[in-house]
Amino acid sequence: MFSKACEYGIRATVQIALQSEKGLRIGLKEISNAIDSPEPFTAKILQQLAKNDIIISSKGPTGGYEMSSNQLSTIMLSDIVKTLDCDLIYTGCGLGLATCDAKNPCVLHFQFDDIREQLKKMLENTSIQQLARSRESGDTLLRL
Amino acid sequence: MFSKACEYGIRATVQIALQSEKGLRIGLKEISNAIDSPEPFTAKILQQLAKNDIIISSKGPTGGYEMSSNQLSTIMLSDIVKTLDCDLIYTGCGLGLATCDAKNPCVLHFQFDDIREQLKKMLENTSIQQLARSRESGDTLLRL
DNA sequence: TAAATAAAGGACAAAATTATCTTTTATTTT
DNA sequence: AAAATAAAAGATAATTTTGTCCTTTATTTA
Repeated sequence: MFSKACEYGIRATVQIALQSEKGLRIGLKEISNAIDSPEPFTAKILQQLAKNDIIISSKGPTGGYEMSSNQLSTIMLSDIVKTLDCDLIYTGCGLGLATCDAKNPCVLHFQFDDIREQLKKMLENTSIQQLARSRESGDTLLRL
Repeated sequence: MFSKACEYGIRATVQIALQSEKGLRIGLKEISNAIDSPEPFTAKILQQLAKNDIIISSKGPTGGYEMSSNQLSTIMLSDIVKTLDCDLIYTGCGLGLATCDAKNPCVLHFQFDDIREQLKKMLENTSIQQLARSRESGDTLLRL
């Protein structure tokens, strides 16, 4: 459903949020290890997230990535999806038609409408912080 | 969400169903024109569908593609999805983890469960025939 | 039986995605 | 100011997906 970049991006952001809640920064190596992703590719993805103000990056010997408390409390899954993929996954036509709406519906339009709406709601209402907390409590995982 | 191959495959199958309900076969050229897809690629996709008994193909001057009445009444969207993509879209982990289930859930597992279940239900319960009929009635489209 | 037709099959190309590697830039520490 | 560190940026490579082209096979028709 999501691109590999987006999957890694979500997982990395949750890992960064985990550390940020403890007041710590976390570097690339540790992130990619924690989420089991290729380092250089993950670096690219994190650059995009930083550029779009989803995370904060710092260079230098005490550098790394973190999230501000404002970011922690406001960033939703949809923010990451929009940055790394695009929102077509929950706004676009299930059959790839460029123009598909209630006025000109594709054959799958009505079947997909509900699912798309639910996906949209989930993405827009699931915060990185709550995902970090479920990870923190040990209830969920970021890697195998 | 679906691959281009799967999108074309669904649209093509609906178009074939439309013709089959009128007792007609339809050739590749007409199909790809009706759904606005690249002919040679569509041919490849139709080959796969025929190989998996979703449609029937015939060579020769009166050849083309069709669906039997049994196929018309039994083929579901999920059959096409399973053939052309795989069912990971509604059985797999939202974050791409190879092992993610209720025992070892990823951070997104519980958010996705409902959506995945709905998607599964929709795909397994939407028949090609009903999609063809909504197209026939002019309520929906297969192309722009 | 030959010709025509349309699908099947295989090879190849282009584009996109995933991933790797190298260099540059910014920051801290000594 | 130099050295070390870590991110940013850019280039390149590998893989996958999408798409194109050519040949072969199977069937019908005259």
